[in-house]
Amino acid sequence: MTSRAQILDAARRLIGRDGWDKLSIRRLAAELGIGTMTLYHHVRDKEDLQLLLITEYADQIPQPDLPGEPRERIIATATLIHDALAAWPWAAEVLTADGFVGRLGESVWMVESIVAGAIDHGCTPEQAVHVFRHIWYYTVGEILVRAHSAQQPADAARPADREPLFSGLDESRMPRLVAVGDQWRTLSAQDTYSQGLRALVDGLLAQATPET
Amino acid sequence: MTSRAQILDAARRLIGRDGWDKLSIRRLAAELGIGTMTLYHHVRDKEDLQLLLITEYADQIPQPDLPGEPRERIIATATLIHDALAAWPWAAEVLTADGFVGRLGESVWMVESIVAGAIDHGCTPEQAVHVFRHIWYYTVGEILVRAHSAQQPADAARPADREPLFSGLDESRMPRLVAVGDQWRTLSAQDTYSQGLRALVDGLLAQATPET
DNA sequence: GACATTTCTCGTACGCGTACTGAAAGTACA
DNA sequence: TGTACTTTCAGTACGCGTACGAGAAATGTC
Repeated sequence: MTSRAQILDAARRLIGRDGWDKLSIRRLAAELGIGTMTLYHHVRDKEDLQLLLITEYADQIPQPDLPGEPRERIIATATLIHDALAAWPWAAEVLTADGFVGRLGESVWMVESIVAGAIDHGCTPEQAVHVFRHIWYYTVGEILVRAHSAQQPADAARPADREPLFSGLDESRMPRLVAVGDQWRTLSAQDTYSQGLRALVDGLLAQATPET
Repeated sequence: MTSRAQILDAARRLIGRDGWDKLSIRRLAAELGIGTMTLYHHVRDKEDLQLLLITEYADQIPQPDLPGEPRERIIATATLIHDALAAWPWAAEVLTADGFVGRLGESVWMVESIVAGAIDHGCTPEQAVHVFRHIWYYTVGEILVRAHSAQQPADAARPADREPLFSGLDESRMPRLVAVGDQWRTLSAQDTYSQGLRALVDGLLAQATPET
Protein backbone atom coordinates (compact mmCIF):
# COMPACT_ATOMS: atom_id res chain seq x y z
CA MET A 1 0.00 0.00 0.00
CA THR A 2 1.18 3.43 -0.85
CA SER A 3 0.18 6.28 1.37
CA ARG A 4 -0.19 9.95 0.66
CA ALA A 5 2.62 10.72 3.08
CA GLN A 6 5.01 8.40 1.29
CA ILE A 7 4.19 10.03 -2.02
CA LEU A 8 4.76 13.52 -0.71
CA ASP A 9 7.97 12.43 0.95
CA ALA A 10 9.25 10.95 -2.27
CA ALA A 11 8.22 14.07 -4.16
CA ARG A 12 10.11 16.27 -1.73
CA ARG A 13 13.12 14.00 -2.03
CA LEU A 14 12.96 14.23 -5.80
CA ILE A 15 12.58 17.99 -5.80
CA GLY A 16 15.41 18.38 -3.34
CA ARG A 17 17.68 16.25 -5.45
CA ASP A 18 16.86 17.24 -9.03
CA GLY A 19 14.93 20.49 -8.73
CA TRP A 20 11.22 21.08 -8.96
CA ASP A 21 11.25 21.30 -12.73
CA LYS A 22 12.32 17.67 -12.84
CA LEU A 23 9.30 16.49 -10.90
CA SER A 24 7.23 14.26 -13.14
CA ILE A 25 4.66 11.57 -12.57
CA ARG A 26 6.87 8.97 -14.15
CA ARG A 27 9.96 9.88 -12.18
CA LEU A 28 8.01 10.06 -8.97
CA ALA A 29 6.55 6.63 -9.58
CA ALA A 30 10.02 5.30 -10.28
CA GLU A 31 11.29 6.89 -7.07
CA LEU A 32 8.55 5.11 -5.18
CA GLY A 33 9.19 1.89 -7.02
CA ILE A 34 5.60 1.65 -8.21
CA GLY A 35 3.88 1.79 -11.55
CA THR A 36 3.10 5.07 -13.17
CA MET A 37 -0.64 4.63 -13.17
CA THR A 38 -0.77 3.65 -9.55
CA LEU A 39 -0.03 7.24 -8.65
CA TYR A 40 -3.24 8.30 -10.29
CA HIS A 41 -5.15 6.39 -7.66
CA HIS A 42 -3.81 8.63 -4.93
CA VAL A 43 -3.61 11.86 -6.83
CA ARG A 44 -6.04 13.10 -9.42
CA ASP A 45 -3.61 15.11 -11.42
CA LYS A 46 -0.14 16.41 -11.58
CA GLU A 47 -1.61 19.73 -10.55
CA ASP A 48 -3.28 18.05 -7.62
CA LEU A 49 0.05 16.65 -6.53
CA GLN A 50 1.58 20.09 -6.77
CA LEU A 51 -1.22 21.62 -4.74
CA LEU A 52 -0.69 19.05 -2.04
CA LEU A 53 2.98 19.88 -1.91
CA ILE A 54 2.28 23.58 -1.78
CA THR A 55 -0.30 23.22 0.95
CA GLU A 56 2.24 21.39 3.04
CA TYR A 57 4.85 24.01 2.28
CA ALA A 58 2.51 26.80 3.27
CA ASP A 59 1.40 25.08 6.44
CA GLN A 60 4.95 24.82 7.59
CA ILE A 61 5.46 28.60 7.62
CA PRO A 62 5.41 29.65 11.26
CA GLN A 63 3.00 32.35 12.28
CA PRO A 64 5.15 35.18 13.60
CA ASP A 65 4.38 37.96 16.01
CA LEU A 66 2.78 40.59 13.86
CA PRO A 67 2.85 44.29 14.65
CA GLY A 68 -0.34 45.71 16.07
CA GLU A 69 -0.49 48.65 13.72
CA PRO A 70 -2.90 47.56 10.95
CA ARG A 71 -0.90 48.96 8.06
CA GLU A 72 2.33 47.40 9.31
CA ARG A 73 0.59 44.12 9.91
CA ILE A 74 -0.65 44.04 6.32
CA ILE A 75 2.78 44.82 4.98
CA ALA A 76 4.49 42.29 7.21
CA THR A 77 2.11 39.53 6.20
CA ALA A 78 2.35 40.34 2.51
CA THR A 79 6.12 40.33 2.77
CA LEU A 80 5.95 36.95 4.43
CA ILE A 81 3.86 35.58 1.59
CA HIS A 82 6.21 37.16 -0.88
CA ASP A 83 9.30 35.70 0.72
CA ALA A 84 7.77 32.26 0.88
CA LEU A 85 6.91 32.42 -2.80
CA ALA A 86 10.27 33.88 -3.73
CA ALA A 87 11.99 30.95 -2.07
CA TRP A 88 9.89 28.59 -4.15
CA PRO A 89 8.69 30.51 -7.22
CA TRP A 90 7.30 27.35 -8.66
CA ALA A 91 4.51 27.56 -6.12
CA ALA A 92 3.45 30.91 -7.53
CA GLU A 93 2.99 29.43 -10.97
CA VAL A 94 0.66 26.81 -9.59
CA LEU A 95 -1.14 29.13 -7.22
CA THR A 96 -2.20 31.51 -9.95
CA ALA A 97 -5.75 30.43 -9.40
CA ASP A 98 -8.29 32.10 -7.19
CA GLY A 99 -9.29 28.72 -5.90
CA PHE A 100 -6.02 28.62 -4.05
CA VAL A 101 -7.65 30.15 -1.03
CA GLY A 102 -9.55 26.97 -0.43
CA ARG A 103 -6.29 25.02 -0.45
CA LEU A 104 -4.45 27.03 2.11
CA GLY A 105 -5.13 24.70 5.00
CA GLU A 106 -3.51 25.90 8.19
CA SER A 107 -1.99 28.97 6.60
CA VAL A 108 -5.24 30.83 6.11
CA TRP A 109 -4.02 33.01 8.91
CA MET A 110 -2.14 34.97 6.27
CA VAL A 111 -5.37 35.92 4.56
CA GLU A 112 -7.02 36.57 7.89
CA SER A 113 -4.16 38.79 8.91
CA ILE A 114 -4.38 41.02 5.86
CA VAL A 115 -8.16 41.18 5.83
CA ALA A 116 -8.19 41.92 9.55
CA GLY A 117 -5.60 44.63 9.07
CA ALA A 118 -7.71 46.30 6.44
CA ILE A 119 -10.86 46.11 8.53
CA ASP A 120 -9.07 47.40 11.60
CA HIS A 121 -7.89 50.33 9.55
CA GLY A 122 -11.47 51.20 8.76
CA CYS A 123 -12.26 49.30 5.59
CA THR A 124 -15.59 47.65 4.99
CA PRO A 125 -15.46 43.85 4.60
CA GLU A 126 -15.87 44.27 0.85
CA GLN A 127 -13.01 46.73 0.70
CA ALA A 128 -10.89 44.45 2.85
CA VAL A 129 -11.34 41.59 0.45
CA HIS A 130 -10.32 43.89 -2.33
CA VAL A 131 -7.23 44.90 -0.41
CA PHE A 132 -6.15 41.32 -0.13
CA ARG A 133 -6.93 40.69 -3.76
CA HIS A 134 -4.86 43.60 -4.99
CA ILE A 135 -1.95 42.65 -2.81
CA TRP A 136 -2.17 39.12 -4.10
CA TYR A 137 -2.19 40.30 -7.71
CA TYR A 138 0.82 42.47 -7.17
CA THR A 139 2.73 39.83 -5.26
CA VAL A 140 2.10 37.08 -7.77
CA GLY A 141 3.00 39.36 -10.64
CA GLU A 142 6.24 40.39 -9.03
CA ILE A 143 7.24 36.83 -8.27
CA LEU A 144 6.39 35.48 -11.68
CA VAL A 145 8.02 38.27 -13.62
CA ARG A 146 11.15 38.15 -11.50
CA ALA A 147 11.37 34.38 -11.57
CA HIS A 148 11.22 34.41 -15.33
CA SER A 149 13.73 37.18 -15.79
CA ALA A 150 16.08 35.52 -13.34
CA GLN A 151 15.99 32.46 -15.53
CA GLN A 152 17.15 34.45 -18.52
CA PRO A 153 20.87 34.57 -17.67
CA ALA A 154 20.85 30.78 -17.81
CA ASP A 155 20.60 30.79 -21.56
CA ALA A 156 22.89 33.68 -22.34
CA ALA A 157 23.00 32.50 -25.92
CA ARG A 158 20.40 34.98 -27.07
CA PRO A 159 22.34 38.01 -28.18
CA ALA A 160 19.25 40.20 -28.48
CA ASP A 161 18.75 40.09 -24.74
CA ARG A 162 22.33 41.00 -24.00
CA GLU A 163 22.55 44.31 -25.78
CA PRO A 164 21.10 47.36 -24.07
CA LEU A 165 17.36 47.57 -24.22
CA PHE A 166 15.80 50.26 -26.35
CA SER A 167 18.95 50.50 -28.43
CA GLY A 168 17.49 51.43 -31.78
CA LEU A 169 14.95 53.86 -30.48
CA ASP A 170 13.99 57.01 -32.25
CA GLU A 171 14.84 59.75 -29.78
CA SER A 172 12.31 62.15 -31.21
CA ARG A 173 9.47 59.70 -30.63
CA MET A 174 10.67 58.06 -27.42
CA PRO A 175 12.59 60.80 -25.65
CA ARG A 176 12.01 59.58 -22.10
CA LEU A 177 13.02 56.01 -22.78
CA VAL A 178 16.20 57.13 -24.45
CA ALA A 179 16.89 59.33 -21.45
CA VAL A 180 16.38 56.44 -19.09
CA GLY A 181 18.70 54.33 -21.18
CA ASP A 182 20.48 51.50 -19.50
CA GLN A 183 19.21 52.37 -16.08
CA TRP A 184 16.53 49.83 -16.84
CA ARG A 185 18.77 46.87 -16.17
CA THR A 186 21.08 48.17 -13.51
CA LEU A 187 18.40 48.80 -10.93
CA SER A 188 18.89 46.96 -7.70
CA ALA A 189 15.93 44.68 -7.47
CA GLN A 190 16.23 44.02 -3.78
CA ASP A 191 13.78 46.41 -2.23
CA THR A 192 11.61 46.75 -5.26
CA TYR A 193 8.82 44.64 -3.90
CA SER A 194 8.77 46.39 -0.58
CA GLN A 195 8.59 49.75 -2.29
CA GLY A 196 5.73 48.81 -4.58
CA LEU A 197 3.89 47.06 -1.82
CA ARG A 198 4.02 50.10 0.42
CA ALA A 199 2.79 52.32 -2.37
CA LEU A 200 -0.03 49.94 -3.14
CA VAL A 201 -1.11 49.53 0.47
CA ASP A 202 -0.97 53.25 1.12
CA GLY A 203 -3.02 53.90 -1.97
CA LEU A 204 -5.56 51.26 -1.06
CA LEU A 205 -5.98 52.42 2.52
CA ALA A 206 -6.27 56.03 1.44
CA GLN A 207 -8.89 55.02 -1.09
CA ALA A 208 -10.91 53.11 1.44
CA THR A 209 -10.86 55.70 4.20
CA PRO A 210 -10.49 59.05 2.50
CA GLU A 211 -11.15 61.09 5.62
CA THR A 212 -8.05 59.83 7.39
CA MET B 1 10.03 27.71 -49.15
CA THR B 2 8.16 28.67 -46.07
CA SER B 3 8.09 32.29 -44.98
CA ARG B 4 7.65 33.84 -41.57
CA ALA B 5 4.47 35.53 -42.71
CA GLN B 6 2.93 32.25 -43.81
CA ILE B 7 3.78 30.69 -40.46
CA LEU B 8 2.25 33.51 -38.47
CA ASP B 9 -0.82 33.50 -40.69
CA ALA B 10 -1.30 29.80 -40.18
CA ALA B 11 -0.77 30.20 -36.45
CA ARG B 12 -3.41 32.90 -36.26
CA ARG B 13 -5.76 30.75 -38.30
CA LEU B 14 -5.17 27.86 -35.94
CA ILE B 15 -5.66 29.95 -32.83
CA GLY B 16 -8.80 31.50 -34.24
CA ARG B 17 -10.23 28.11 -35.05
CA ASP B 18 -9.23 25.92 -32.10
CA GLY B 19 -8.15 28.34 -29.40
CA TRP B 20 -4.67 29.35 -28.34
CA ASP B 21 -4.21 26.39 -26.03
CA LYS B 22 -4.41 24.13 -29.03
CA LEU B 23 -1.50 25.81 -30.76
CA SER B 24 1.31 23.32 -31.04
CA ILE B 25 4.34 22.98 -33.24
CA ARG B 26 3.07 19.75 -34.67
CA ARG B 27 -0.40 21.06 -35.46
CA LEU B 28 1.01 24.21 -36.95
CA ALA B 29 3.30 22.20 -39.20
CA ALA B 30 0.38 20.07 -40.28
CA GLU B 31 -1.66 23.19 -40.98
CA LEU B 32 1.16 24.41 -43.20
CA GLY B 33 1.57 21.02 -44.80
CA ILE B 34 5.23 20.77 -43.88
CA GLY B 35 7.29 18.54 -41.64
CA THR B 36 7.36 19.24 -37.96
CA MET B 37 11.03 19.94 -37.71
CA THR B 38 11.00 22.34 -40.60
CA LEU B 39 9.37 24.90 -38.37
CA TYR B 40 12.45 25.01 -36.19
CA HIS B 41 14.41 26.64 -38.98
CA HIS B 42 12.13 29.63 -38.97
CA VAL B 43 11.47 29.77 -35.27
CA ARG B 44 13.90 28.97 -32.49
CA ASP B 45 11.41 27.81 -30.00
CA LYS B 46 7.77 27.48 -29.29
CA GLU B 47 8.26 30.47 -27.03
CA ASP B 48 9.86 32.34 -29.88
CA LEU B 49 6.86 31.65 -32.06
CA GLN B 50 4.60 32.92 -29.31
CA LEU B 51 6.66 36.06 -28.90
CA LEU B 52 6.41 36.73 -32.61
CA LEU B 53 2.66 36.41 -32.45
CA ILE B 54 2.47 38.67 -29.46
CA THR B 55 4.70 41.30 -31.00
CA GLU B 56 2.41 41.43 -33.98
CA TYR B 57 -0.61 41.60 -31.72
CA ALA B 58 0.89 44.43 -29.71
CA ASP B 59 1.96 46.36 -32.77
CA GLN B 60 -1.55 46.35 -34.05
CA ILE B 61 -2.87 48.28 -31.04
CA PRO B 62 -3.48 51.83 -32.21
CA GLN B 63 -1.87 54.63 -30.26
CA PRO B 64 -4.73 56.73 -28.94
CA ASP B 65 -4.88 60.36 -27.90
CA LEU B 66 -3.70 60.31 -24.34
CA PRO B 67 -4.70 62.87 -21.73
CA GLY B 68 -2.14 65.51 -20.97
CA GLU B 69 -2.35 65.12 -17.22
CA PRO B 70 0.57 62.82 -16.25
CA ARG B 71 -1.34 60.74 -13.76
CA GLU B 72 -4.25 60.23 -16.12
CA ARG B 73 -1.90 59.38 -18.93
CA ILE B 74 -0.25 56.68 -16.86
CA ILE B 75 -3.58 55.20 -15.90
CA ALA B 76 -4.95 55.35 -19.41
CA THR B 77 -1.90 53.60 -20.83
CA ALA B 78 -1.87 50.93 -18.16
CA THR B 79 -5.54 50.29 -18.76
CA LEU B 80 -4.81 49.93 -22.45
CA ILE B 81 -2.14 47.35 -21.73
CA HIS B 82 -4.47 45.60 -19.35
CA ASP B 83 -7.33 45.46 -21.81
CA ALA B 84 -5.10 44.14 -24.53
CA LEU B 85 -3.85 41.39 -22.25
CA ALA B 86 -7.32 40.63 -20.93
CA ALA B 87 -8.51 40.05 -24.48
CA TRP B 88 -5.68 37.60 -24.99
CA PRO B 89 -4.60 36.37 -21.54
CA TRP B 90 -2.39 33.82 -23.14
CA ALA B 91 -0.02 36.64 -24.05
CA ALA B 92 0.43 37.49 -20.40
CA GLU B 93 1.65 34.01 -19.62
CA VAL B 94 4.31 34.30 -22.26
CA LEU B 95 5.23 37.88 -21.52
CA THR B 96 6.09 37.11 -17.92
CA ALA B 97 9.68 37.85 -18.67
CA ASP B 98 11.47 41.12 -18.19
CA GLY B 99 13.04 40.68 -21.60
CA PHE B 100 9.67 41.32 -23.09
CA VAL B 101 10.49 45.01 -23.37
CA GLY B 102 12.96 44.25 -26.09
CA ARG B 103 10.27 42.41 -28.03
CA LEU B 104 7.70 45.15 -28.02
CA GLY B 105 8.54 46.42 -31.46
CA GLU B 106 6.35 49.31 -32.48
CA SER B 107 4.39 49.30 -29.27
CA VAL B 108 7.17 50.62 -27.06
CA TRP B 109 5.17 53.79 -26.97
CA MET B 110 3.23 52.22 -24.10
CA VAL B 111 6.35 52.04 -21.99
CA GLU B 112 7.40 55.48 -23.10
CA SER B 113 4.01 56.84 -22.20
CA ILE B 114 4.10 55.55 -18.65
CA VAL B 115 7.71 56.47 -18.03
CA ALA B 116 7.13 59.92 -19.49
CA GLY B 117 4.07 60.37 -17.32
CA ALA B 118 6.04 59.54 -14.23
CA ILE B 119 8.89 61.87 -15.15
CA ASP B 120 6.48 64.66 -16.02
CA HIS B 121 4.96 64.22 -12.62
CA GLY B 122 8.30 64.84 -11.02
CA CYS B 123 9.88 61.43 -10.72
CA THR B 124 13.53 60.82 -11.36
CA PRO B 125 14.31 58.48 -14.29
CA GLU B 126 15.06 55.72 -11.82
CA GLN B 127 11.77 56.22 -10.03
CA ALA B 128 9.97 56.34 -13.36
CA VAL B 129 11.36 52.97 -14.31
CA HIS B 130 10.19 51.65 -11.00
CA VAL B 131 6.74 53.04 -11.60
CA PHE B 132 6.46 51.17 -14.84
CA ARG B 133 7.82 48.05 -13.27
CA HIS B 134 5.31 48.06 -10.42
CA ILE B 135 2.44 48.71 -12.76
CA TRP B 136 3.61 45.86 -14.93
CA TYR B 137 3.79 43.50 -11.96
CA TYR B 138 0.33 44.40 -10.83
CA THR B 139 -1.16 44.15 -14.29
CA VAL B 140 0.40 40.80 -15.09
CA GLY B 141 -0.65 39.42 -11.73
CA GLU B 142 -4.23 40.54 -12.16
CA ILE B 143 -4.47 39.09 -15.64
CA LEU B 144 -2.90 35.77 -14.74
CA VAL B 145 -4.89 35.24 -11.59
CA ARG B 146 -8.14 36.20 -13.24
CA ALA B 147 -7.47 34.12 -16.33
CA HIS B 148 -6.86 31.07 -14.19
CA SER B 149 -9.86 31.55 -11.95
CA ALA B 150 -12.06 32.12 -14.98
CA GLN B 151 -10.99 28.74 -16.24
CA GLN B 152 -12.11 27.03 -13.07
CA PRO B 153 -15.86 26.85 -13.86
CA ALA B 154 -14.94 24.80 -16.91
CA ASP B 155 -14.20 21.77 -14.81
CA ALA B 156 -16.97 22.03 -12.30
CA ALA B 157 -16.33 18.45 -11.33
CA ARG B 158 -14.27 19.39 -8.30
CA PRO B 159 -16.71 19.62 -5.46
CA ALA B 160 -14.24 21.28 -3.09
CA ASP B 161 -14.20 24.41 -5.22
CA ARG B 162 -17.96 24.65 -5.35
CA GLU B 163 -18.72 24.96 -1.69
CA PRO B 164 -18.29 28.33 -0.02
CA LEU B 165 -14.72 29.22 0.74
CA PHE B 166 -13.59 29.28 4.32
CA SER B 167 -16.40 26.99 5.29
CA GLY B 168 -14.82 25.07 8.12
CA LEU B 169 -13.06 27.97 9.72
CA ASP B 170 -12.62 28.38 13.42
CA GLU B 171 -14.35 31.65 14.20
CA SER B 172 -12.28 32.30 17.26
CA ARG B 173 -9.05 32.15 15.29
CA MET B 174 -10.23 33.64 12.00
CA PRO B 175 -12.92 36.11 13.02
CA ARG B 176 -12.51 38.49 10.12
CA LEU B 177 -12.61 35.83 7.43
CA VAL B 178 -15.73 34.34 8.91
CA ALA B 179 -17.26 37.81 8.96
CA VAL B 180 -16.39 38.35 5.33
CA GLY B 181 -17.91 35.02 4.49
CA ASP B 182 -19.18 34.48 1.01
CA GLN B 183 -18.56 38.02 -0.04
CA TRP B 184 -15.32 36.65 -1.39
CA ARG B 185 -16.89 35.15 -4.46
CA THR B 186 -19.74 37.50 -5.11
CA LEU B 187 -17.63 40.56 -5.69
CA SER B 188 -18.08 42.18 -9.05
CA ALA B 189 -14.71 41.87 -10.69
CA GLN B 190 -15.31 44.47 -13.33
CA ASP B 191 -13.66 47.58 -11.96
CA THR B 192 -11.29 45.76 -9.69
CA TYR B 193 -8.28 46.42 -11.85
CA SER B 194 -9.04 50.08 -12.25
CA GLN B 195 -9.42 50.45 -8.50
CA GLY B 196 -6.16 48.75 -7.66
CA LEU B 197 -4.31 50.51 -10.43
CA ARG B 198 -5.39 53.91 -9.17
CA ALA B 199 -4.37 53.03 -5.65
CA LEU B 200 -1.00 51.80 -6.84
CA VAL B 201 -0.33 54.81 -9.05
CA ASP B 202 -1.38 57.24 -6.36
CA GLY B 203 0.84 55.51 -3.87
CA LEU B 204 3.78 55.44 -6.24
CA LEU B 205 3.49 59.07 -7.23
CA ALA B 206 3.09 60.14 -3.62
CA GLN B 207 6.15 58.11 -2.72
CA ALA B 208 8.25 59.67 -5.46
CA THR B 209 7.27 63.28 -4.86
CA PRO B 210 6.37 63.53 -1.20
CA GLU B 211 6.21 67.31 -1.16
CA THR B 212 3.27 67.48 -3.55
C1' DG C 1 29.62 24.65 -65.67
C1' DA C 2 31.69 22.90 -61.17
C1' DC C 3 32.24 23.24 -56.65
C1' DA C 4 31.52 24.61 -51.75
C1' DT C 5 28.66 26.63 -48.44
C1' DT C 6 24.76 27.90 -46.46
C1' DT C 7 19.88 27.28 -45.98
C1' DC C 8 15.93 24.50 -45.78
C1' DT C 9 13.47 20.06 -45.15
C1' DC C 10 12.23 16.17 -42.53
C1' DG C 11 12.47 11.16 -40.34
C1' DT C 12 13.69 9.21 -36.15
C1' DA C 13 13.90 9.07 -31.31
C1' DC C 14 13.53 10.44 -26.39
C1' DG C 15 10.99 11.79 -22.44
C1' DC C 16 6.98 13.80 -20.98
C1' DG C 17 1.57 13.93 -19.16
C1' DT C 18 -2.25 11.36 -19.38
C1' DA C 19 -6.17 8.33 -20.72
C1' DC C 20 -7.96 3.35 -21.30
C1' DT C 21 -8.01 -1.66 -20.78
C1' DG C 22 -7.57 -5.70 -18.29
C1' DA C 23 -6.08 -8.43 -14.88
C1' DA C 24 -4.02 -9.64 -10.65
C1' DA C 25 -3.87 -9.23 -5.46
C1' DG C 26 -5.38 -7.64 -1.27
C1' DT C 27 -9.36 -6.45 2.06
C1' DA C 28 -14.15 -6.43 3.94
C1' DC C 29 -18.24 -8.18 4.71
C1' DA C 30 -22.02 -11.67 4.06
C1' DT D 1 -16.40 -19.70 2.50
C1' DG D 2 -17.69 -16.91 -1.13
C1' DT D 3 -18.46 -12.40 -3.01
C1' DA D 4 -17.85 -7.61 -3.79
C1' DC D 5 -14.87 -3.81 -3.66
C1' DT D 6 -10.45 -1.46 -3.63
C1' DT D 7 -5.73 -1.10 -4.73
C1' DT D 8 -1.96 -2.21 -7.70
C1' DC D 9 0.32 -2.34 -12.04
C1' DA D 10 1.64 -3.71 -16.87
C1' DG D 11 0.74 -2.60 -21.46
C1' DT D 12 -0.78 0.37 -25.03
C1' DA D 13 -1.90 4.66 -27.14
C1' DC D 14 -2.14 9.66 -28.11
C1' DG D 15 -0.20 14.15 -28.52
C1' DC D 16 3.29 17.14 -27.04
C1' DG D 17 8.34 19.77 -27.44
C1' DT D 18 12.53 19.14 -29.36
C1' DA D 19 17.73 17.14 -29.94
C1' DC D 20 20.20 14.80 -33.63
C1' DG D 21 21.58 14.11 -38.00
C1' DA D 22 20.94 12.98 -42.79
C1' DG D 23 19.51 14.53 -47.06
C1' DA D 24 17.71 18.23 -50.62
C1' DA D 25 17.72 22.64 -52.43
C1' DA D 26 19.25 27.22 -52.99
C1' DT D 27 22.99 30.35 -53.30
C1' DG D 28 27.46 32.16 -53.92
C1' DT D 29 32.27 31.76 -56.02
C1' DC D 30 35.66 30.54 -59.16
